[in-house]
Order: sequence, then C-alpha cells, then structure tokens
Amino acid sequence: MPDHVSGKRLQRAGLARRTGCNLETIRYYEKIGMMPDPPRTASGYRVYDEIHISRLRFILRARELGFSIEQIRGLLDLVDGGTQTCAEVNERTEQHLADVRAKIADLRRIEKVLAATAAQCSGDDVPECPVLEALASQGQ
Amino acid sequence: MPDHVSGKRLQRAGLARRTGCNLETIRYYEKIGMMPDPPRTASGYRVYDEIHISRLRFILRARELGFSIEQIRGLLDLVDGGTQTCAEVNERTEQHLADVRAKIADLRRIEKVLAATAAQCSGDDVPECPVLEALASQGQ
DNA sequence: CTTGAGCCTGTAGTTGCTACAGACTGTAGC
DNA sequence: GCTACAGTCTGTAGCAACTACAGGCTCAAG
Repeated sequence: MPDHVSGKRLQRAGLARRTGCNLETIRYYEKIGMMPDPPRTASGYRVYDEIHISRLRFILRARELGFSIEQIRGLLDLVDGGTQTCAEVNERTEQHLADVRAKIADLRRIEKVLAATAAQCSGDDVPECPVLEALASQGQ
Repeated sequence: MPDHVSGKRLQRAGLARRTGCNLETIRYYEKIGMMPDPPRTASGYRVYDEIHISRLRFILRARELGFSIEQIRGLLDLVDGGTQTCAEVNERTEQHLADVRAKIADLRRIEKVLAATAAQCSGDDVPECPVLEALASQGQ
C-alpha cells in the first residue's frame, strides 16, 4: 500500500519514511505517551494521518535540538493545553539554551585539555607518552 | 577499618572516597573488566592498593574527558601491553579530539537555532509562539 | 494458492552507570 | 559474650532513549 494512495493515510513504515524516523521509535513514542494512540484497521494495523506526521516532526525536531523527552513533553503539554503563552515557551527555551551553552563550555574545556596534551606528543615511536601521563595524573 | 590504618590497603568505600568515584561504579568497572579483580580477604572483602587507585583515576579522568568505555579500554590496552608508542596514543587522542570538536559544532548549531528562535519570541502573554512554530515546521 | 513484504506483540539488548534487597562480616560499646 | 550498627557481599532491576529481534498474523500480487 504505497503512500500516495488514499491521500495521507499512512501505516507505520510510511510515517517513518515521511519523517525520517526509525520504524520502532514510532511505536516507542506511542508507548511512552508522546504520540497519541492512532486508530487501527479491523486487523489491528495502525493508521496515521497529517496530525501524526506533524506531531512526530515536532518531536524529532525538538530532539535534534537536544531537548530531552521530558522537556518535549512539557512543550507538548503547552501545545495541547492550548493555553501556551509566548512567555512560558520562552522560559523553557531559554533554560534549554543555558543547558546547551553549559554543555558547549564543558566540551571546550575538554577540547583544550586534549589539544594541549596531544600537542606535547612527539608522535614518535617512543614508548613514553605525555597523554597517558596526563590521564594518570590526578589533575588536581 | 579507616583508610590510614595499614598504609594503602583500602576497601571499596575507601577507594571510592580516595578517587571520588561512586561505590557501585567500582564494582561495575570490575565486572566489565576495566579494573582488575582485586585480591580478597578470607571473608571475601575486596582489598585495593596503589595500583587500583591509579588505574581508577586514569579511567575516571579519561571519562571526564569524554572518552567512551571502549576508547578507554583501547588506551588501557596500550598501557598494559607495554608496547604503546607516542604515535599510537596520539592517533587515538586526535581522533577523539575530532569527535569532541564535532560535538561542539553540533551544539553550536543548536545554540544558534535556539537563540534565534527565542529572540523572535515576544515574551508576552500572547498565545502564538514562534518557537513552537519553528519546531513544528519541517526545517527543510 | 503461494510467496513475500509488511504489520503486530512482547521482550531483550545497548551505554554507563546507580540503587536496591537480603544476607553476611567486622567492630565497638556495654 | 552480646548486641547494635556500619560496612561488605551478591544478584538484579532501574534510568534514558532508543534499537533490534522472534514468532506470528495480514494483505496484495502473481
């Protein structure tokens, strides 16, 4: 049953292909309540439509941006409640932005240490290596 | 049995305190073969010494720098084999450095999108929010 | 009517830990 | 010597966020 038949009615594989999502992940999102339980055919097959496509895209895009499942759940609550205000969303976004910046800072610190240590490395065939020594040292 | 008694012979909690490692993590590292099986007392208690302290510190420091367990296993193989050369270690470090830099780049991209979207947000009590719209859009 | 793709379910695996339950040991106070 | 309590032991289950089966059903094409 190809996608283009019967408009926008998709099965699981169709939804996966349309969104770039892994097949099993869709079922997982359903299980944890991120995706609504879709209607089923008489034989039990899931049937998806536009609503599911955009919902899943929302989730995937938010995951891409590093929001955790719980954070996305919060955003979806705002959406679903229909009571979201710009202010609420903004607060969550700013908080997440702060998290992301903290992660970047951590990685930068790591990068610096690695780069500095690697730079001391002669790259020769000698058996002593300052990288291992740096790792072995207490760093305190 | 406090740490300072009998020199450097520690039990699990002592090793944990000395290294800042979680108690259970030590057993975990033993289980997955990152830490050697320590000798035991007659009643089965683990006994650690200097070797275990420095080994664990090595592992913890490498983890702090974002090396995965498998990567650390590789570094430890080099150490244990006694055949490591600066060149080998350097190669692995450079590879890891590249991974770290890629992660930073990803996060920077995310940061940019989040910052740009948040900036469009009025922060007012209006019900439409460009952040949610940005998430809902295909982004393609 | 058979073949094969696609769907269904439940469950187990992944990574790197962390936490618990229930039993045992070791030590200090009385 | 006895009791209390801290520390240790083991195995197992839980966390996030998926991913990958196994074994069975359904559906459409040839």
